[in-house]
Amino acid sequence: MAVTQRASDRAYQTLRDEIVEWELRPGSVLGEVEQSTRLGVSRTPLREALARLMADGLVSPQSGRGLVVTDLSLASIREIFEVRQALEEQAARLAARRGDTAVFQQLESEFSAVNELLEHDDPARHAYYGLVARLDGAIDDAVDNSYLAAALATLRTHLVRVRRLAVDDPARLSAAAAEHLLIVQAIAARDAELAAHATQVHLHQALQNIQKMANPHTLAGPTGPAPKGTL
Amino acid sequence: MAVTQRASDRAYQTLRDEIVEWELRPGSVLGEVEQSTRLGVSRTPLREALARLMADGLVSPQSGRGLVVTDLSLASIREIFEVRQALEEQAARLAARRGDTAVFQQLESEFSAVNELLEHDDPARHAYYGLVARLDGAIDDAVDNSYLAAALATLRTHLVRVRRLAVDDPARLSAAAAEHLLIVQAIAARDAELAAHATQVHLHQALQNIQKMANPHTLAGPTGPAPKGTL
DNA sequence: CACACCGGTTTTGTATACAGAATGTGGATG
DNA sequence: CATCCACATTCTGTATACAAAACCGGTGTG
Repeated sequence: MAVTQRASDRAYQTLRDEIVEWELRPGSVLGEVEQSTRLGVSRTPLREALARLMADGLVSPQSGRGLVVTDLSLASIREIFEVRQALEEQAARLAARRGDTAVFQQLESEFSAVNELLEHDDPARHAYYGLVARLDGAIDDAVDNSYLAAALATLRTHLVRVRRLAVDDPARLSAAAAEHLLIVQAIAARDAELAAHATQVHLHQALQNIQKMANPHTLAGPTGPAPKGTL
Repeated sequence: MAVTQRASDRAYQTLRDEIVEWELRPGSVLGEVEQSTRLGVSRTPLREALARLMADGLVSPQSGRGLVVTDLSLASIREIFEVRQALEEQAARLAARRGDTAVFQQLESEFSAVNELLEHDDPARHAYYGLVARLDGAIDDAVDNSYLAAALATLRTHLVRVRRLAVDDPARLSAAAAEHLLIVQAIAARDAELAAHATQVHLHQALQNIQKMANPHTLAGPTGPAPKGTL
């Protein structure tokens, strides 16, 4: 993998990570000079990074002056899932039609054995989420649609942010794995409609789980004087 | 409406319009100094404009150095329509559930009388496309989902670009108006499934028409030394 | 004759300096 | 005591200067 050379890329990735990892809370004001000195880059590449974050919808201009980290209310999570329903159903359907069967059969066997992955006491569940990411990548490859892939990519950024609110429920992870397994099986079997329906089921359950787990304390981002990211 | 003050916005809108209107053909190389001098702005705001165009997918980096206007092949149009199917079906469905009936009844009467609009010999069909744009806006308002609206907005940018390939077919415009009418009627009647199906029908017909009209000469953007936008 | 290397030139990436606009504060006045 | 205005500070937006990296010749060599 290519190391990131450009300072604007480094600033973008750092800020993006900090936002999705909730180190920069919603409502945090991102001043240009403040962040540029903190990240050790000039204002020019930092502005480029902020522009990309704005295009991603992770920050937004607040009352004329100043960019703030966008809020992530339960309502906005529902909005994200409405888009997700549309895009992932289409992606699953097209992947079932176009995908390389062997690839998804391989993933099928991995998802069948996913319970062993969940045994490990990895609090971040890197192995599991890595497998899910590989599935996403396989679907993207199979669909072979750059516009759909781009839309899904920005969506997934927001979903990582959401994930930090609903982690650590082993029962849900196990159920989600079973739902993923059905999706993969459907794609491997080239059953487009089943893949679409299984995706809808999975997204319904995922949203239900989030709404059940929703911690109002965590969700209500401090609009007031939030930690401004100053280490 | 607010006049565009920032130079980066003016540069962005100008370049975006020129790309969408095919004045900047696919494959055109956009050098920073060249475009900044042409548009009368400095390189800094121009780079911001180029970054936004890249986020829109209108330009893309070409072999390391230099940004070029992205190609718009028939294959990529099909890709756009695959995303459009997913997003507009969802939008129509949600608008039918949440929309203000009165708004769509008003649009319904306007689409009923659309043949009169098409009588006028406006080659650009401003009145008709203005009505369609108002329908899009009404759907966006009804859906009330910023993520979906953002995804549709970028998609519509590309669709304007596509439109320049398939215009000037009165029969198709009339048929499209009838399809739009059914969509509006379904939304006004709060029939979500009919709205979704009518949207699918409309998009199918629209893509069919484009593929029928597709002018290979126009579509095949010169990858070689294209007009570089120098007036 | 093909291929690789090397210098010049152009172009991008970054830093910084400057100007304009907006916000918040302090004081003065009703 | 509240409100309004003026000023100061700070921020964003823009321009420009500088450095580094990448292309394009040419030239030399195998």
